[in-house]
Amino acid sequence: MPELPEVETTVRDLERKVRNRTFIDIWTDSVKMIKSPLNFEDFKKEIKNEKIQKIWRRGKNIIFELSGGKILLIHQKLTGHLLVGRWKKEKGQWKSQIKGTLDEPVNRFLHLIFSLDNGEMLGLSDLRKFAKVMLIKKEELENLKDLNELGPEPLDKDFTFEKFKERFKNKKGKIKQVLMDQQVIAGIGNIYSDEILWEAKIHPLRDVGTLNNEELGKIYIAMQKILKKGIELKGESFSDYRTPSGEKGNYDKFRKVYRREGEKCRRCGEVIQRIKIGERSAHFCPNCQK
DNA sequence: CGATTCCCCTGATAGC
DNA sequence: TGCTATCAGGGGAATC
Repeated sequence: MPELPEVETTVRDLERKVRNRTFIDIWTDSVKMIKSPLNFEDFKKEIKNEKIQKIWRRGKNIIFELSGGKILLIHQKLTGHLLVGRWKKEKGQWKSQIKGTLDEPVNRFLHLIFSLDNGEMLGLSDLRKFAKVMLIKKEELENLKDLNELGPEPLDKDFTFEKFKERFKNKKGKIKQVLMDQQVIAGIGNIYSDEILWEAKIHPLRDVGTLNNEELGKIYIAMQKILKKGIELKGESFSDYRTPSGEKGNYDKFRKVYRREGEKCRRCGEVIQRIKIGERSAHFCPNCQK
């Protein structure tokens, strides 16, 4: 489940691996993932011979700046992940040639492959086919809702505690849901919101209005700590996320609550619980999160 | 307008 | 063994 740390890891790896590469050809078996232009032949025609100049991230969106003033935007959603390497087709099925990933189940779900001018391929593997791909003009980017309705970047140096608190003013709802609201703060999803709240010792069901200055401070500090740790460890890999090189992230070993239902809290030994908050699962320690 | 529900999709898992 | 029902889950759209 790519959230900020996974997307950041992806972008850093892509910068190394596909910057200055040119798209030669595109293949897909899932045209519905491409939202713009809607006609795949148009998409193909427009992206062919475009050179990748720069890759960056905004929230969970990956932005490829291309020559010719075009932008390729990819949102990996739940199970999407980008891989760079070589594949070959065997019996109608793409098989990864990326070291260590030959038999990885994650590579069974390649639905979009960009062939590059160095013989390598940029592939989008996505079990659920929820990922979103758009090719737009650069000037359309600033009016794109996907980006301009996003809240601030949580790790921005300018995103001070004062600004953080400002984002919660007049907000209603449970802290877990508000933290995951991309319009409040960009990039935090189900995994890291659970981890942040455990770190801050705040119960996920707490209404944001009841949080005092000290508690908000704890969340602010925890948010930075956990997201930075996530990036340092190259994200998680218990879901099908992999880095573009096909490596697993190491956050799994560090994680304190997410998908640890029934296991012991690493702080107090209490049993970790899982509840539903707004159709999403939340994991927490009922003893040390107040 | 805000809050809730539905839907996209399909492998894994549970129940029979 | 094999069929069917349920679940997960980001985010946008439809609906309450």
